[in-house]
Amino acid sequence: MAAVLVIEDDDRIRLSLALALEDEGYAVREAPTAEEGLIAQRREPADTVLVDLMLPGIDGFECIRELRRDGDVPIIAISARSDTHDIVAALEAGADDYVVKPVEVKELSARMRAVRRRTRTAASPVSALVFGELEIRPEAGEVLRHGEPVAVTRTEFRLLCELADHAGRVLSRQQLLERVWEYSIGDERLVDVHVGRLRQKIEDNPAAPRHLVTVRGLGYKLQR
Amino acid sequence: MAAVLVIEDDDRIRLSLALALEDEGYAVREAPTAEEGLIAQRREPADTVLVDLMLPGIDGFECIRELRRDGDVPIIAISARSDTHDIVAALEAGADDYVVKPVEVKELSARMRAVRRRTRTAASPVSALVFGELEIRPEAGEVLRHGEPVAVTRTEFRLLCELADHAGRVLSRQQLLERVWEYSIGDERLVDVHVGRLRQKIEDNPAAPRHLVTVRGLGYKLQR
DNA sequence: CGAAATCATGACGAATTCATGACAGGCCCG
DNA sequence: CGGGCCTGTCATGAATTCGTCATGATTTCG
Repeated sequence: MAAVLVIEDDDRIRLSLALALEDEGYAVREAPTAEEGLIAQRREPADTVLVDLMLPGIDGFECIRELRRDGDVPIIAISARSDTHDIVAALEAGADDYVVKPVEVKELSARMRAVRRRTRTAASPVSALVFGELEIRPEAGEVLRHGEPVAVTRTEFRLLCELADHAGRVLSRQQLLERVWEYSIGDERLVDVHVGRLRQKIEDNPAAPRHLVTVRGLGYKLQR
Repeated sequence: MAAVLVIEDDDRIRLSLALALEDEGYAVREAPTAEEGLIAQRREPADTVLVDLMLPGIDGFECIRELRRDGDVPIIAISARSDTHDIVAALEAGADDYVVKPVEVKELSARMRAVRRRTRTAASPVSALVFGELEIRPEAGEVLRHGEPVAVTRTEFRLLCELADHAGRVLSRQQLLERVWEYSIGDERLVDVHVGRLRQKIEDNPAAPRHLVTVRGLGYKLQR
């Protein structure tokens, strides 16, 4: 998952940006000042950095120059006004692009893609959740068992991911219905059916499951 | 030698720009209209394009969008007035930078270098993307299979690049529509059709694809 | 022990999801 | 202006998947 660092002092804007970007599928990190942003970026580089130009202390332009000195991470400046001077100065400082407040998330997202397309960050390998002989790769949409791909349907996959995201914890049928099916009401037996089908595919002995286990009276959980 | 394409309708300005740039060591091509500029650029791409915003027929903004659609050549807009609105619109259309008339050649030259440095450093780490017998060269705009060039259309190529950029990851039809077609809404079947056409060209057995695979219920992905 | 609650699972029709061929409009080129 | 390529839409059919139900097994608890 692509990580974004948002350096912006206005809490409301930073939070709303973070939420919107998370919806778009980014992992978001936040920093309210240039100093903290620079530290965060040095510690664990994000794939894209958004920098507000008006920051307390070290301002956005200087921040961009510093970031640029460290590496060539894509940088998008956020300008409070569509002021030519600011925009040019930001681009000259080393920003790759800019957006003007109020930020349209669709536009921002498009620009981030465009900028990243240009920089072509080396594709990081897809991450995997491992449960013994089971391997779940959410981004790849695939499940491996003993290293071999297992054919899983969409619903089963989502169910499995949901359980894997909360490894070791029990999820009630109600919770699963809400998160996987986006039902608020519905027949809880439905979950049973899909759990059963999933077991047929991922368990060595479906009748005595080792990973996808029933917690009687409560729900199901996935364990190692 | 770096080639520059100057798209500017005013003969005097175009000529004086051309002369000045030749003095700076550029190979200069000229076009008095957007239409001619686009054709010239498609036929033989320059390394940088200068576009006047006020053009007869297709205007500069639209011209920039078209250029941007074809590739990510560095584009510098030339604005008659230092009007914020024009400049912002030009940058939003996809220009990388802009200069205001009367054009200072020294400034222009500096901006061209800056813009090219940005795009080149960004683009250089790109090596060919290899997927088994498939080889995708985003820069060169070509696809090889068993070392032999494969004729793919622009849409197919962009689709393939988008998938290759996220090797191993599933991209939903929605994501592909947004990124390849720049639609926010649209018929998702469209993606299927192009995937099908692409398979005819790049897969040994299109009915049982090995690289461009369907992940039922989720989307498509490109794998090795 | 027996009844009630809880869970597993097979079957089946309905609905979804995909692949593919056909086709018309647009664009470019000769 | 005519032909060829590219693109997007549509329709069709095949294959898969989904949700429901019924039945039977298992566990809990009075």
